[in-house]
Amino acid sequence: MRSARSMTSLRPAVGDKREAILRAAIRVFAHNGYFNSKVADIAREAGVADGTVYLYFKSKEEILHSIFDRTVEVAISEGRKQLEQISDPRRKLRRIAQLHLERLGADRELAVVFQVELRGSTKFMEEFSAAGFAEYLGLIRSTIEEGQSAGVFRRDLNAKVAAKIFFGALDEMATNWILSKRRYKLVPMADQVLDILLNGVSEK
Amino acid sequence: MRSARSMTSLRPAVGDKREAILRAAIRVFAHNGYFNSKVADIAREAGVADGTVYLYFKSKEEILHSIFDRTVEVAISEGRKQLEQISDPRRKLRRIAQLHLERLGADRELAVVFQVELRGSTKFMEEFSAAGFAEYLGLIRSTIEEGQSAGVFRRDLNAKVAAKIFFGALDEMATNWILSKRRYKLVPMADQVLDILLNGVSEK
Amino acid sequence: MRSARSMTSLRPAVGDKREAILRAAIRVFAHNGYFNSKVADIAREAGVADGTVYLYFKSKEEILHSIFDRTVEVAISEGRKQLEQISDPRRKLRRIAQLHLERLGADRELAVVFQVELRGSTKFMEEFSAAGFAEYLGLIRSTIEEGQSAGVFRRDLNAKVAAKIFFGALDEMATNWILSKRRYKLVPMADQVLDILLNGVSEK
Amino acid sequence: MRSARSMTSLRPAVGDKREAILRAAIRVFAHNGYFNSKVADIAREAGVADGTVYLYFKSKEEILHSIFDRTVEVAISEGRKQLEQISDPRRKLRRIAQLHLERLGADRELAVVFQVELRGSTKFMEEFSAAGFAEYLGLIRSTIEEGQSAGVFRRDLNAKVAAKIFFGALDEMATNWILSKRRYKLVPMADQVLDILLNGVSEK
DNA sequence: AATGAATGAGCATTCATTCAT
DNA sequence: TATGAATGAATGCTCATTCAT
Repeated sequence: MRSARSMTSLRPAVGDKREAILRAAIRVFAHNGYFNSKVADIAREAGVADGTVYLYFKSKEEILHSIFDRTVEVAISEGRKQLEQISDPRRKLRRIAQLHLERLGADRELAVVFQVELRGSTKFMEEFSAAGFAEYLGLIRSTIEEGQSAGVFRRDLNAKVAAKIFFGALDEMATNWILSKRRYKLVPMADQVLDILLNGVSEK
Repeated sequence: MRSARSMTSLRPAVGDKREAILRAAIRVFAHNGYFNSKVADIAREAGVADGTVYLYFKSKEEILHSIFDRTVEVAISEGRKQLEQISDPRRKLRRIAQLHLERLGADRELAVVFQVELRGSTKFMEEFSAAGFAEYLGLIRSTIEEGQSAGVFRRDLNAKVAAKIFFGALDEMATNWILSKRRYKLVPMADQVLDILLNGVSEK
Repeated sequence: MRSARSMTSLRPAVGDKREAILRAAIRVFAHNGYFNSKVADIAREAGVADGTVYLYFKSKEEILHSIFDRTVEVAISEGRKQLEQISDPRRKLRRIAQLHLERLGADRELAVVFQVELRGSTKFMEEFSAAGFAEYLGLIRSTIEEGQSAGVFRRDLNAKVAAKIFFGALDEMATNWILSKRRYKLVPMADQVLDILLNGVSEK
Repeated sequence: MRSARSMTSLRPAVGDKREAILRAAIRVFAHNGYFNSKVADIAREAGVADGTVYLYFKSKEEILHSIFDRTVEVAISEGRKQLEQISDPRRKLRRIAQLHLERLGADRELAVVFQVELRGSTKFMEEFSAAGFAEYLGLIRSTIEEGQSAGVFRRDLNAKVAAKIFFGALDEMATNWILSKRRYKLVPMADQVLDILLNGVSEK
């Protein structure tokens, strides 16, 4: 594919530049923080001129939004696809946790942007909350409700609260991971989270 | 006038001005976000001149740090004191959750600063992590270990991971609360978190 | 299609595109002002690509110059032609005034560019002064001198000053007209200007 | 108090800095044109820091407005005062012309700003027209009407048009003067303008 | 001739911080 | 202690111009 393109044209494919800017922004935001990152830094990292950034994005803020939107969109659609093939709600929950941590664990810079940079503004958080996040939380919640209907999860629980707890736990795993000076695998945490969520910490 | 003031003790006590600036900063940060808040805004809100802020704080950033430091310090010492009077690890955990949510639930502006503004910079998060947060997490962790020793909590669990999950769950409750358009009581969530954490979601 | 166009002469004549750009520029400058107008605006208005503008003009400034040059050139040659057919210097002056106001009155956008946009830079004004304007003023001046020789105009007057006053009066009529919120005919002002210029305001 | 301060302090009097910025702006605008002038240029010329400009003016545009406002205001009040002491409408008109040209002739840089820089934007011209300019024109107009009532000026003339012609003539004198490479006295032109305006160019 | 994506120099404005009073 | 006028570094964004196609 790559070679095919090279053979017929040196012109980058449409979207390549937008993609490059997005990747550059993730890297730059991850290292300097959103507010301390200059658009010029992103441009340099992407190998384009400052002005070129504005051919693809309306503003610096829109770049941040685009990072979020694109990632969440992919995560949700990918998540749904995988969940379709699983029937046991417990295994579904485990798959959600794994995908969540796999995705962030595979791209530390993206993880930093998600766990830190995207959290620093109420304005963004509110949109964040309103948009993709609500849908993501809904995915977890309906899986839990499914489990309640199926009789594998306790029916006396508020599914929404349980979903928040589940998300909060995963989120904290991710945040701890990127802030930790130690380097460890993030994905294995999924099982531990699941174990506690499903069974609790109390000795029977 | 001046002497009259001193005589009747209307003169602000030492530290009152520092306190006023801190309260003003919390309010201003909560409403505009840290990066969009101007030192001049804080000064006006506190009823002092711009320059006066710098008699009490070295920089704008130090104000943010001070907010964090003071709050965490109080929270931890207060937490320890309360926990001393409880012996059951399960009740201890519940008390931690209640205190956590009470504190944030009682001061929405402080909560916004804690849940949103303090999260927006890796640099700060790292210090955050290093300093008080580690101690706070340690408090939770040792309570869990205590429970493991006492045989009320499962010994096959990693106490540190369990502590993170517990914190993550509480943190998510708080964040959701401040971002939610609906107005509800935050403290009651403590019991639900505890129930799930202790007993899990699985039907026995 | 291409050939069809060539065959039926729908192909734009040489210069048509240049003309289109010039018209577009007049419109755009008139509405947004020279400095606030973007070359891209002109291109869009003219229905050509941004780059195409530079096939016909060296720079944005040259477009402004060209508007001026072309208009003044036409005005002067047309003026000369008409004046040749008139012998009475008083009627010549009247014709100049009429042509001046007719031209501007017939094209409000061009008038805006002439009365406002072209005035905003000393640099341009100097060239303006040096080039066509001097010639235009010379036309008025020699008509006045003609009248002095013929004995119909006072010989004690400085013809150059009189010419400036005449031009200044017409110019002010035009400027007032484009700035006025009221809509009225510009051409009739010519007679009033002439009356005062020729006879003065003093009661005899 | 004032003298006490001067004696004991090098601190510039209040308003001095604003004044310095205004003078600097006139100079800078006159030399580079409004759009080509940088705020930094003005600040340097005024001997203050860039930011200081914004303590006295909201924007670069407001500086231009202030130059206009202040000058017109002074011109009008000064004009009125002088006219009160003259009864003959013809001498009043002459005084207006003299003051007009004296003011601009005494400050070439201010004249450049007035005759060129202030003309370059419809937006400004409209406000210009609406505000002080209308009042100035009204001053001329009422003087002419006065003359008509007194029987010294022709009653068949439209006083408003005559006022515009008068202003246009003076305006052109000023513009020509600043654009001319030759150096000559501007004030003497007042008499020539008056002569033609009052008596016309026609031989009796 | 025509296109329009890419360039990058240029600039008004903001605001944390200082310091003379 | 307190003030607030002054500072000046810092930067997101625009847009005239170029040039590969």
